[in-house]
Amino acid sequence: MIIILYYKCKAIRKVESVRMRYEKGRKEASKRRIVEVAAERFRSEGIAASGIAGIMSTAGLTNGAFYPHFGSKEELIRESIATALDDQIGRLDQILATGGIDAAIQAYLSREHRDNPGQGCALAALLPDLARQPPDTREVYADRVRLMTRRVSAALPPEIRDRDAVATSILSTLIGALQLARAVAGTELSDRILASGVKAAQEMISVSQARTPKTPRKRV
Amino acid sequence: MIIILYYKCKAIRKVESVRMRYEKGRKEASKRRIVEVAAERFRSEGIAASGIAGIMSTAGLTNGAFYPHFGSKEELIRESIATALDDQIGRLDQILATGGIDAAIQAYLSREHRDNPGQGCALAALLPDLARQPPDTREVYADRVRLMTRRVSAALPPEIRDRDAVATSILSTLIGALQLARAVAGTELSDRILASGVKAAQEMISVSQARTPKTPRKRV
DNA sequence: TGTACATCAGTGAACGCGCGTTCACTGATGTAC
DNA sequence: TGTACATCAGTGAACGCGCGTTCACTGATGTAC
Repeated sequence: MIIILYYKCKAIRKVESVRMRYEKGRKEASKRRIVEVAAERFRSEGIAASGIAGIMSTAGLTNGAFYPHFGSKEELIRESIATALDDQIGRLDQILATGGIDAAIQAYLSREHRDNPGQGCALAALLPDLARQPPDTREVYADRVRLMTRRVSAALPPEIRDRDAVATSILSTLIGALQLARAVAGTELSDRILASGVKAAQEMISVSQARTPKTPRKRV
Repeated sequence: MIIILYYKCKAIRKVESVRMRYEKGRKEASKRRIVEVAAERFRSEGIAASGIAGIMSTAGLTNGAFYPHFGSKEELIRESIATALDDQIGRLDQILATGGIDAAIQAYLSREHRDNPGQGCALAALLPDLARQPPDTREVYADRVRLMTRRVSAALPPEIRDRDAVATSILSTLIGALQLARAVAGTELSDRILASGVKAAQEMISVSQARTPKTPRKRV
């Protein structure tokens, strides 16, 4: 019995040693770096315009080192979109916790967000491109869209009856306004688009809030 | 004098004949066909994913025939975006004239529009891509964005005070909702996004309308 | 402790491919006389 | 009317280039003994 355990132990140690030649976590760190660079480049330059060689060299590696980490460009797209959206949801949680929905709206439609698509919302930067991706990729961000909607919904005043619908409309307005503002960036119109978007999103909340207690059973 | 006129006449006829060897309008018809195919393909597949050879062959021509018509792909992009948006503005005018702003909102966020990006709004299909184009191209669609806003603004009830801002918010909401609905197309969520977008856009109007006469001077 | 060995993240050249663009050529047409 | 000629939209092969991907190799490291 003891002998068997001894050998089993040895075998396990052997397997571990087989898996770890370079310092622990090195491969993971490289992969994280690649995903980070890709997530930024996809958002600022577009997916099709971002080549693997360029992403790898910005990550401090050569193009050949890509394939030990990812099976294909599509896999990188999937992982970096997921990471970008997860990070965004994390930041959203934080801002909702400290400043509520109003702070989130203003941060989303800020000039800073408009002028830095590479660090910003992947949906605003890539939605039409995403809609053209294969099913695997579409599932990855569709899940995150649902998550974001739920977070916004939960942050709305509890008096509002159909909070999911209001949350969805707010998301639509924010994404549309940010894209329009970016599309005409550099003009005075751009700032006005941001401002009217903020106002519209805020009113969606105050209007639903004001209406609900007065006509609690109205169904049209 | 008469002699001079005679020769001038001849010269003009000569210039005309120099310019027209094939049947009149043939070149223009080809060009229109190329622009039409490109406008559809850009919207459904994306700009970067649409190659010139493919566009030309769908238009019934070979790739070499592209350059008598356009100086570069960028020129085609500019012309086809302009054409697509001008067509859209024409259809918008028509629908506003017959059904008003409400009909326009419902047509924009219809399932048919969602499921046919190739024939639909070029802004919803391409905004992030457009924002990355060179200045010449950006001017082309920025002008159209202004035009569309003005059309929507003019179709709003005259009681509304800041009609331009409301029109801008409506556009943002419509574009964002259509993109989100397309991104999650095939799910039940997609239909709900369209519905909540319609409702939100309609409420932007009714709310602004209701508020304006009651508190005509309120400024916050 | 020193040496031989195994591992594997990363290198960098090469693959086939489709891109935007160029160019010598074709052939349908209109004009000249 | 018939023939020679000029025009030019369109053909189709070729250009250089960068793409995603493959692969034989390198060299820094950990293990065995």
